[in-house]
Amino acid sequence: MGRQPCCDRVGLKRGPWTIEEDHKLVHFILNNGIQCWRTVPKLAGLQRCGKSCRLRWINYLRPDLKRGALSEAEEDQIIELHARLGNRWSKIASYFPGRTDNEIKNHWNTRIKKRLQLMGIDPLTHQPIDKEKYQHEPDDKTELLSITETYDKRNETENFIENANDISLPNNMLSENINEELWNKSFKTMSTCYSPSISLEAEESINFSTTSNVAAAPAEEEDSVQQWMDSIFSCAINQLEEDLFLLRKYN
DNA sequence: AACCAACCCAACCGCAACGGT
DNA sequence: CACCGTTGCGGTTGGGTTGGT
Repeated sequence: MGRQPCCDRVGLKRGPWTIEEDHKLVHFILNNGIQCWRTVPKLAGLQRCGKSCRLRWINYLRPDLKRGALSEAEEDQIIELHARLGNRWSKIASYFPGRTDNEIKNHWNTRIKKRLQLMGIDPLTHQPIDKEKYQHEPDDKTELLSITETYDKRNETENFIENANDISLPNNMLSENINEELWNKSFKTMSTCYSPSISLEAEESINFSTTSNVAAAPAEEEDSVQQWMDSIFSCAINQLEEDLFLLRKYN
């Protein structure tokens, strides 16, 4: 018999988080930090399990989260990394400071997969799809353009909102008066806790003041910086190749 | 306006990995 | 080494949103 799930206790709340719960969790973590997730809900006065609190914090409330849609360059880098690493979302996410594995996974499943399929590329193998089995001809220009346009519009709107606020706090917390010193301190603490694969050197190079879009190099590999540069380089090459492909296709 | 289907993403689940004893 | 508690990860799902009819 397996281990008991952590959320089976009667009386624990599940489902979407309320603003009040978010506030409680954020204030508790910013003032006390995290020693043990299991104790967090109890001490913060939340009727949630620790696992749920951890997920909410990591995927939504973390101060160093980068809000807004992923850029085309980020998307291309995801494709490149996925080709190398497969479905290792947390590993892939470590290349995108401020992005969560969940966010990247969702983006892959809802957008990138389709984009690749439309281009005649198998999202699993990253190889061209067999012509006979290929359902969507890439000649379907309108379909491809409609996806791109929809995404661009959303991107524009989200970027506008993000710039207007000029802060990466969740929208429902913008008016909250949070202790600035604690907030800044938490950037350091949390980025260390939740980006374990980012080296200290790389971490120092990251501007956590909410506007950073610099990718960090993972620390495990000895030649991480070289790999990082390679990935950026190959990303640029991929983009170029893709643009050429589309140009040849539609002109 | 009402309905429906497709889409999107926050949240959940279960297992793996890790660390302490 | 075995056991146990905790955290991390990847797959999946449910419900809200959007777009089309």
